[in-house]
Amino acid sequence: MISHLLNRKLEWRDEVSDEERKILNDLFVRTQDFDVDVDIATDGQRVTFSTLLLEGWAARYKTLSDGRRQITAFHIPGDFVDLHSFPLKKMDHSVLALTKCKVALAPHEALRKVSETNPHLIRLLWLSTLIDAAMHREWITGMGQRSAPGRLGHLFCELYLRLNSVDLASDGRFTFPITQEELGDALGFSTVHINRALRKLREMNLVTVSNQEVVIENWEGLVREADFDPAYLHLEHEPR
Amino acid sequence: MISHLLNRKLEWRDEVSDEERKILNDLFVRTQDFDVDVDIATDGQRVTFSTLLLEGWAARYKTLSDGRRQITAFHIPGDFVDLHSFPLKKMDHSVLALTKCKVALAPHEALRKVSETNPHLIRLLWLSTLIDAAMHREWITGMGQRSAPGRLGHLFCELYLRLNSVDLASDGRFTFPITQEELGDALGFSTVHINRALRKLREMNLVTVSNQEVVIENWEGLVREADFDPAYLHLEHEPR
DNA sequence: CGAGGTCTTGAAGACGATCAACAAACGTGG
DNA sequence: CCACGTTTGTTGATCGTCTTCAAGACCTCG
Repeated sequence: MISHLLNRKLEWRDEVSDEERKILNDLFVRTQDFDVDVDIATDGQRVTFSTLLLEGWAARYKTLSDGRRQITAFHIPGDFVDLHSFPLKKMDHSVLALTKCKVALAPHEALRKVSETNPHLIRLLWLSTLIDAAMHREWITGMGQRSAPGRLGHLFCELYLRLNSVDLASDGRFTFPITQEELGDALGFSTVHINRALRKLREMNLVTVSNQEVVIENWEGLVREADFDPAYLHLEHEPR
Repeated sequence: MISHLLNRKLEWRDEVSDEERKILNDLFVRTQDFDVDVDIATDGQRVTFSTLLLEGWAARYKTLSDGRRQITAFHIPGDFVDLHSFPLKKMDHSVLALTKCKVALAPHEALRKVSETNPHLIRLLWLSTLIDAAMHREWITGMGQRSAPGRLGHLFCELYLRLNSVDLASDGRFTFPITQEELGDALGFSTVHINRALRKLREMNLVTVSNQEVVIENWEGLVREADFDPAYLHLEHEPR
């Protein structure tokens, strides 16, 4: 089942029936592979498919007219990276493969059919775009109020829970194929400053990042330092 | 018709039939008034109604454990300020009345019924939450990359188009009942710095803010300074 | 008219950017 | 499988943006 990780994500938030699982899986007509540093979707593009990330890491980003870019989200396997393009029709930002990626494609036409026949499932998909928005709000809060180590720490807390919820992290560790430049573009800092903030987190014995791996040494301490409250991830089982 | 401004907003993006207009209007069971500085909805709250702003300005905000707050969105009449609470169930941030506000309440139960009977309408409501998310991404981009005058300028451009789309702004002017402290909490600056950035915009003959009114003196210049591209507002008529 | 909130400006200092140089890791072809 | 070039990471020094603290002006509304 191709949509296994997506099911996993939705099941954290509500009951998903066998029939719904099947409908979800049948949404995807084919898979596609992307190399590192290739756009999975591009700003301004009119799209007719939405993309589920199966393997690899991706990022949403916007480019300013002078070429600087801002990463607005990191995506991991199981994320429906441009589900929002189904109602929006046109991309208002790009999605980039940060590593080699494998994705599955769901035609908007098929999504429209689901919206006409399975209201509960469409509410769950709506929900998943709303959780993306909640992560955006948390991101804004971090950029407005948190220091560099706080922002990094918060990101690591969030990624740990998200990866853990699809069985891609445990014991406070996960692989992290993101460069310091990409971290800088995401959190609004220069690479130099990211480097120094990472050192600070290491010196505080909270997190160590090396060899493409994050090790959270002290979860409680990191949560305190980053002022992390997981409520916004809505990892709660509820009838939706 | 209570939902007149909401209709107006949706009609910018797609056809809305008379029947849909009626269904939309019937969603709302009653109105409610809020005084300045009162929460319309509160973080952590389990809600069973969603709130349409009819009159006044509101803001979404998150509070950190040390009391600092970050405003993540400004809301104007016609905005469905916590439609997202329908699938989310629980608020992950608060909504504050920045002026006296009048709102209309839509029970989640009624929204659920619409989702079962009118897929097109629910796609339009989904769309409106996705545009909120698009504004969040633009906000993140500003906080990561734009200077203080750029961020302010971008906000004024966005608000002008949004207000204009519900007939609350024209000729480059609109009433703006927001204090510099609130602007600071929104854009991630101190009030002192907001004040200086506003002066700079005035000295550049781009925008003047006084007496609770914004006057955009030079739209083209402001768009250039703020690197504003309205695509993310999706003010385009499309079958959704 | 008076009091509290809001705006404005100055001065000092912290945080983060930029520039620069070098070290380490990675990957690609010979 | 090693050599070499490129990308990524690390550290220091200098500079600019934004914060904080402080004080006074303005304005609004009971």
